Amino acid sequence: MENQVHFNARIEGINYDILDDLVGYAVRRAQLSIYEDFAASLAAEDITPQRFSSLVIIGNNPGISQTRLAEVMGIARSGVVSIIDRFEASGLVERQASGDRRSYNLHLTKEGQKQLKRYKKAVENHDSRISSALSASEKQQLKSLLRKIGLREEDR
Amino acid sequence: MENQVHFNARIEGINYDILDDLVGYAVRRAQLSIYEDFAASLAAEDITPQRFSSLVIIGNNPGISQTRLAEVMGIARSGVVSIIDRFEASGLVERQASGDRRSYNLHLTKEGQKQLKRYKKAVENHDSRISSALSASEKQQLKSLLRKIGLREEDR
DNA sequence: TATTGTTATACTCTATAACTATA
DNA sequence: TATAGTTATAGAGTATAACAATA
Repeated sequence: MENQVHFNARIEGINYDILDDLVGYAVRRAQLSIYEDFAASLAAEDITPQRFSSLVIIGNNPGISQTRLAEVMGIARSGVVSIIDRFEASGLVERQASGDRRSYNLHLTKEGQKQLKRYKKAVENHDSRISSALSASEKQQLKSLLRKIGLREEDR
Repeated sequence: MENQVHFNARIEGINYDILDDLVGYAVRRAQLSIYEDFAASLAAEDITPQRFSSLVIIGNNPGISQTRLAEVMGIARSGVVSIIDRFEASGLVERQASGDRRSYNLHLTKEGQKQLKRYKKAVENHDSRISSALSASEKQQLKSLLRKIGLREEDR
């Protein structure tokens, strides 16, 4: 057996130089430790941040098409195919016929709604845990600052 | 030709439900748009956030071993091998003999130092661009809040 | 002609585990 | 026995491009 891989934001005795000044690196670091906790928290479930987001989007935007979902997730349409194939196989999502016979309307099944409820609780717990060093107002502030990232002139 | 994949943080008319409340999702979103800008900014160079970080760490911690670098980066030792192989092939990093003949001391070459300087400028520009909607103090605040993420009781 | 979903394919990243040489 | 680096291998995730059916 080999040693486990684990991301530790800060290693004693290492000079991080410019990395400490970069907003991008701080975000990346945070993201890695969040992902690690997410994976550990939901190891028992067949879910990832990506798949969880898809399920939430489908659940709250019933009838959405695969192309639109791809656009929301920022991934290629081909990627959505495998995500939905998987959900369909596990009975969480249905491809329903739409007026346009080229496309499907995506819907959660009863089982999908039930599972999503469970996942949401687990994800909420995970999110509280990783942000437990922040007060409610700090969390709000953090989210608001993060939303300003990547905004271009014309978006402000 | 197909349509380009692009992550748009917020799509008109979509209900994001719980995703809007999660700190983790906000971080993920920000990370995606940062990564996209990084890739676009440094497309001409053979560099990624991961490789850039490695170079900075080696440059500022000369003589570091591959195992230690793996630990700092939070990746497997096998991953470091290919990163260093690549840098060695392009003449940016050298594996130097250490006292312990099982391990190497990693160093930047002259060329590596020169390139790192260039990369740093490009990355600084990129970082300013993605955070240009934030004031200096907001940037500082954001970094400070991000550093609190994932902290456990005993680390505070 | 353009669009939707699909498939084929390939590339990157990363992990695990076994190996070797050294300690 | 343990450690550093290496190799082989495999699994995600994602992209591009071409295709069939439909608009």
